[in-house]
Amino acid sequence: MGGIHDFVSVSSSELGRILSISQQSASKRILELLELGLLTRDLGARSQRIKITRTGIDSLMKEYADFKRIFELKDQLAIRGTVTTGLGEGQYYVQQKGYLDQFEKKLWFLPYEGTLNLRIESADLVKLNILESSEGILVDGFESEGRSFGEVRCFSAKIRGVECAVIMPVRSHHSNVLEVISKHHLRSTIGLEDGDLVELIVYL
Amino acid sequence: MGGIHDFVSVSSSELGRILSISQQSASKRILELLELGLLTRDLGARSQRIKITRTGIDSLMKEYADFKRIFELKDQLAIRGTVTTGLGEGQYYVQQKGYLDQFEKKLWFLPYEGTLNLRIESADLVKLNILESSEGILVDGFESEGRSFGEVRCFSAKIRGVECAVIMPVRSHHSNVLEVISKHHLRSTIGLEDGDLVELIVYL
DNA sequence: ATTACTATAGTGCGAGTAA
DNA sequence: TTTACTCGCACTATAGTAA
Repeated sequence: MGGIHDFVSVSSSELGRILSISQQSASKRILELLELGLLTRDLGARSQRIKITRTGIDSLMKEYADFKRIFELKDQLAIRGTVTTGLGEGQYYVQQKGYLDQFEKKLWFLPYEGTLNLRIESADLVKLNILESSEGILVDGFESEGRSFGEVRCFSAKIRGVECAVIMPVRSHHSNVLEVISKHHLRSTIGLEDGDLVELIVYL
Repeated sequence: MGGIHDFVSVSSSELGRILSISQQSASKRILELLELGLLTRDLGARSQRIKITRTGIDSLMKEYADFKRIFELKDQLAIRGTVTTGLGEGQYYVQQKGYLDQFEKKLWFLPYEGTLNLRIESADLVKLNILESSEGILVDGFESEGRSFGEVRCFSAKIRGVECAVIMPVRSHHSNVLEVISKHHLRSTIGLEDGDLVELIVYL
């Protein structure tokens, strides 16, 4: 109704009719959203004016981003790289509960213990920039045991037909190595060894 | 999870974890959506595969279209026309309950009894094509008293700062007359008479 | 007219469990 | 392992009503 841009006059009974709920429920919903900090209100004697807060808009935009991903992202990118052994650091990060919970809800799978590192061919390095400038699926950072774990950007992907995901820290130096996680142990499932050249299909 | 494109394997407990509800509730939700015809399922002995139906996708797209309208459409179109008296037919259509209910939920107001007809200047006729090729806010058709009332496309608009909406039948001959509805009686509220030239701001 | 409290009716969730 | 039933409990919605 324009509540994103400015205060809008809506009585609770009006809102109830629009939402097909009672005046009482509409009133309560408004109070709940005020409580959560998603709405602000300018409550007059005979009318109220309501506006969505920045937090509220952010919350709506998050949902909008999901819809967008579902309906509009048909673009896929083929990136070629060779299997390498990393420092084993990826594994430590990826298995943090703070990330795991989000992986399950946003990527729809829990990653196998380790990560697969792919050293990207120089010809395809430019495609990494495309990934970095795409929104992807954002996994929030968190604090744990006094350390802080940063925000991570993910992309659904496939390697030789097997579902997986590329994960890249949102704030970090550029690298020519991509980290891939999957529900399966990719090295054994599709028989990969260091030095193998594979093509990764990334869904933007 | 890809259920728009094809069948996807998801157990009810998996779905429960992803949605932060129990296995039982997830199972129930799936059954409800099947009942409503929004999902199809391929139920095997040890696994089920789920896909969203055409109706389900349509339903999601409707919500997506709303989000799109909220966040992306800042385009507005100024169309100039002169106030004319129509056949009074618009009034009959606009006051049909089948339309009224939808106006309240989609345009957020109930129209005043009549409609205001604007004969569009020939210089602005091309802008009507823009409207016709824009999605707008779709109001479904319905049957009533043995007659059928067609689908109608609406656009939020303003005349001299007063909120209103343009309504145009989705399937009809081209016309150089636009019908405008508003919560207020526009002729008296902003003092309009036949022959007056007004500028209508239409929000795409 | 408003908004919103209280008490109650109604709906949804999930533990326990069967198939 | 699955899916999904029953049933008690908790949460949500609203009728009645006050301010």
